[in-house]
Amino acid sequence: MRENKKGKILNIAARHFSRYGYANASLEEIAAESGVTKPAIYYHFKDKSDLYEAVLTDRLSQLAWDVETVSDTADTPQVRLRRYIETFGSFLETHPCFAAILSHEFADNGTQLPESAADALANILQTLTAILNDGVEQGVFAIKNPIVIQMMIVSTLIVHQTTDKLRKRVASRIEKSFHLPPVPNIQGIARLLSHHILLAVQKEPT
Amino acid sequence: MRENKKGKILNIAARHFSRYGYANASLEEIAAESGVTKPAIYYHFKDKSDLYEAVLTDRLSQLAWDVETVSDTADTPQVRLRRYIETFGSFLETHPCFAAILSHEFADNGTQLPESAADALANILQTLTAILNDGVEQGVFAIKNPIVIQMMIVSTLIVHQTTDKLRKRVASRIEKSFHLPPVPNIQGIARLLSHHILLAVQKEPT
DNA sequence: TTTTCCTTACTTAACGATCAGTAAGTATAG
DNA sequence: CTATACTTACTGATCGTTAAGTAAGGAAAA
Repeated sequence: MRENKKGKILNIAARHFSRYGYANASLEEIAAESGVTKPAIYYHFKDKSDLYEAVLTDRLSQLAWDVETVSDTADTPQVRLRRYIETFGSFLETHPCFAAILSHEFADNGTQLPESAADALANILQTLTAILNDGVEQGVFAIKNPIVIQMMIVSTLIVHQTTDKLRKRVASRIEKSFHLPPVPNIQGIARLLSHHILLAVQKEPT
Repeated sequence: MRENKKGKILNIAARHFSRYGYANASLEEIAAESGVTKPAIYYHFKDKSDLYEAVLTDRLSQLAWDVETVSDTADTPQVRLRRYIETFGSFLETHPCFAAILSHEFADNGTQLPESAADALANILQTLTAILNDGVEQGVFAIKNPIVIQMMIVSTLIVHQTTDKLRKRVASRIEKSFHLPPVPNIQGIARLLSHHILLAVQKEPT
C-alpha cells in the first residue's frame, strides 16, 4: 500500500467522466493521468462500469444526505424549499464534476446510470417532492404538477453549471446593445433561482 | 438521380446524433440504416462534422425563425413571453430529435457545436432576452439576471424532453405514498412552465 | 441511330488509430 | 512463503476516413 492509487484513479476518473461522458472517457487516459497503467484500473475495479458506479454513488449518496438533513426540520415549506435549492447549489460548487456527469446522463436518458445511482437520485427527488407536497397541503404552494417544479430547479442548476464555455460563446454573439450583467457563480445562481421559484410556486392571492 | 437518399441519411443521422451524441453516433450504423454504405455518406458530406452541421442548422434556423416571428408583435411582454415558451414547446414536439442533440451539446459544453449553430442559438436567446428586457423596462418584470430566467425556460424544456425513460425509472422508486399526477406531453409542460415563469418574473406588489 | 464519353452516385476493400478487456509475469511488503 | 499491487504485451472489435473501382444515364460525336 505505497500510496492511495485507488483514490487517485477515482478522482481522475470523475474528471474524465464529467468531461467526456461515460462512453467517451478513455481508461487509457485515466490510467496515464493517474500515474498507472490500464490494467491497474482492472485490479481495483471490475470493469469500466464498476469504476463509473464507484464515482457516481460516492457523490450521489453525499448529496442525498445533504438535502435530507437540511430539510427535515420543522420549518415552513418556503424555508425548506429555499434551503433545498441552495444546498443543491453548494453541493455543485464543492463537487464540480458532478453536474457534468449528471448532464451526460440526462442527454443519454440514463442509459449508463447504474441501479444504485438511480436509487440515490430517487431519494434526492423524493425529498424535494415531500417539500412541495407539504406546501400544497398547507395551502402555501399552488402546484399543478410537481414534475415541472423539479425540472425547473434541478435542470437549471445542472445545465447552468455545465455550460459555462457554451454560454460565453453564445453570449459573445448577442448584440452589444443588450446590457448583460455578469454571471454570478453557481451559489449566486442558486440564490436567484430560489427567489424566482418561491414566486413561481406561491399561491396566487385571488 | 435519387435525391431522397441524402434526405434519408439526414433523417437517420438526426436520430442517431440525438440518441448517442456526436462522438458516439456511428457512421456505419447511420449508413446501414439509410440503406447505403459508409462512403456514400462521404459522397454527400465532407466528413462527420459536416453531416452534423447539416442536421443542426436545419433545425436551429427553423426554431430561430419560429420564435422570432411569433414574438415581434406589439403585445405585452407577458403575452410574448408566454408565446415564446409555448412556441419552443411546440417546436420540440414537432422535432423530437432536436432536444436530445442540444442536451448532448449542453453536456459537452458545446465542444462539437459548429459556428453556424452557435449563431442560430444566439439569435434564439437574443429574442428571449429582448422580451425579458422589454418587460423590465416597462416595469412589469422584476429580473436581476436574465440568464437565470433563460436557463429556467430552456433547460427545463430540453431536459424534460430528453429524460423520459430516466424520469420513469427514478419515479418508480419513489414511495407510492406520494401521489404523482401523470406527466403531460411537452406542450402541456410548456403551458405549465409558462404559468410558473410568468409568476416568477412578475414585479412584486410590495 | 449508334458509339463514345463524362458526370453522378455510389460500392468494395482496406488503412491506421483507438477502444475495453485479458493473460501472464514481477516487484514488494509482511 | 504468500498475498498485494501492480506491469508488459497483447487481442479482437470498432472507429472515421480514403483509394480505387463501377453501374447508370444523359449529352456529344460518328
